Amino acid sequence: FAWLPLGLRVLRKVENIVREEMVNLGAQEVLLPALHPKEAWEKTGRWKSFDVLYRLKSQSGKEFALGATHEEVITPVVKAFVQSYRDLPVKLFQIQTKFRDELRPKSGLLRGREFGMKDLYSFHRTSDELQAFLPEVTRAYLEIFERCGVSARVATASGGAFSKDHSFEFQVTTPAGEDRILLCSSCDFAENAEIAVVKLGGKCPRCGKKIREEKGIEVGNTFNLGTTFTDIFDLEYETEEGRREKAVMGCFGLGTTRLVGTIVEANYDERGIMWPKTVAPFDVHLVALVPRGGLAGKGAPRPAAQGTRPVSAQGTAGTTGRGRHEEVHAAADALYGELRRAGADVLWDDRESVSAGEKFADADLLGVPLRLVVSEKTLKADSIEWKERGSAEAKLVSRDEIIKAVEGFLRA
RNA sequence: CGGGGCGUGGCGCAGCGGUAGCGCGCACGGUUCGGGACCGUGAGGCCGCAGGUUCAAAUCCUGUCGCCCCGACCA
Repeated sequence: FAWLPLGLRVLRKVENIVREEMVNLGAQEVLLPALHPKEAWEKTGRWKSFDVLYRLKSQSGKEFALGATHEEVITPVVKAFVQSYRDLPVKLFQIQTKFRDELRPKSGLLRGREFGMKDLYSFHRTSDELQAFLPEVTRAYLEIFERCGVSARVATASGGAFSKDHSFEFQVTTPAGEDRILLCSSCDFAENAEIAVVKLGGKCPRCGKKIREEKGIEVGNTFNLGTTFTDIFDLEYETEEGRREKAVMGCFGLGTTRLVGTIVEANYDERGIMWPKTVAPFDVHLVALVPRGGLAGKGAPRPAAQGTRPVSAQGTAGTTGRGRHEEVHAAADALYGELRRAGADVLWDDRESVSAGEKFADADLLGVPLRLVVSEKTLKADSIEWKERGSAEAKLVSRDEIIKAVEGFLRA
């Protein structure tokens, strides 16, 4: 999948939300290599056992793996900096492309062989310390998903090959999901069907209410890795009492590119996407209804206005003035500038030779949260048309108040 | 790897023995101009590839390559 201009803006916003919440957790960002030496993976036995690992050979015959996950890399890195209990805990995260040789990629961004992931690794003095950290991560994750406009449930799931405990998955329920989640209709109990001890139609152990099943997309997870990796890489520290102990490790994944796909699955209607304000590629979709044959003369090549800079503002605008058409364009131009100065990201659809209906349909499809229209009509009323993507009706907002109104909308 | 399906203009498809067509898109001219307008003209295809059958193959047969869906596996 190639990330095109609009989608990339969404991905970057999602990544920044994730980044902020990781920093709030006390974690620091790093960037680890994506190309791993075979030796690290042989040491943990996963060179052979990790079936989705991409293995490759250099010209000289040296073997490498493409990073599918980073325990093999982060553990030796942290070992180099930890000697004393005073050096712990350590919490490091990165946002990086992961490679996994999936047997069958599907559903676009929801499962690919190459995908973006935030992975957080924490190293603690004791198991209790890690246990105390888990709810903090859970809180941060739920905050991330909420800020991204999706609501996730925490489901218990299998711990995987390297953990005795169950892991926790953050599941967004949608028909597009591939996991089957058994959940309680009244409390927040949820289990992945792969390990479920409850039965569909049965009673929830917590509150006695009915259990139902839904499809879910796993957007994040938490694993208690114990000392599995710190044993292998000999990540020891000296305790206050002078004993040598292995650090206890946690691993927390969150699929950034998958989250973008999930946001769409959770926010669309028959007309297109409805981006939550927090991750929308733009804040405002400005539509200038300049009738055809408008400004720069016929046949002037005009790429679709998808950048932050309107094409027509780059030189030719206004050279062949056409009365009212010119006025509309100039008014939109002025509004564009004011919105930008107010801090709004504006997508200005200043295409000519495109009908109003088509522009509106495109605006709905792209799903920017707020659509503002400038036209002859709105000029006469000395106002701007205001329509939110999620609502059916449009209203007029006076020209004097529009900037304040937009600022208020973006803050809300 | 097992099961199913599909490869025909840029995209989506029809055609399934007689030499290729529709919708959208694109180009040009004109009309229209706030919810995906209309009329006219036009450009664009070795029908995935290779063999074979036939007077004749997009169409039938064989092989091959690619893609999609379901399953095992998985953030």
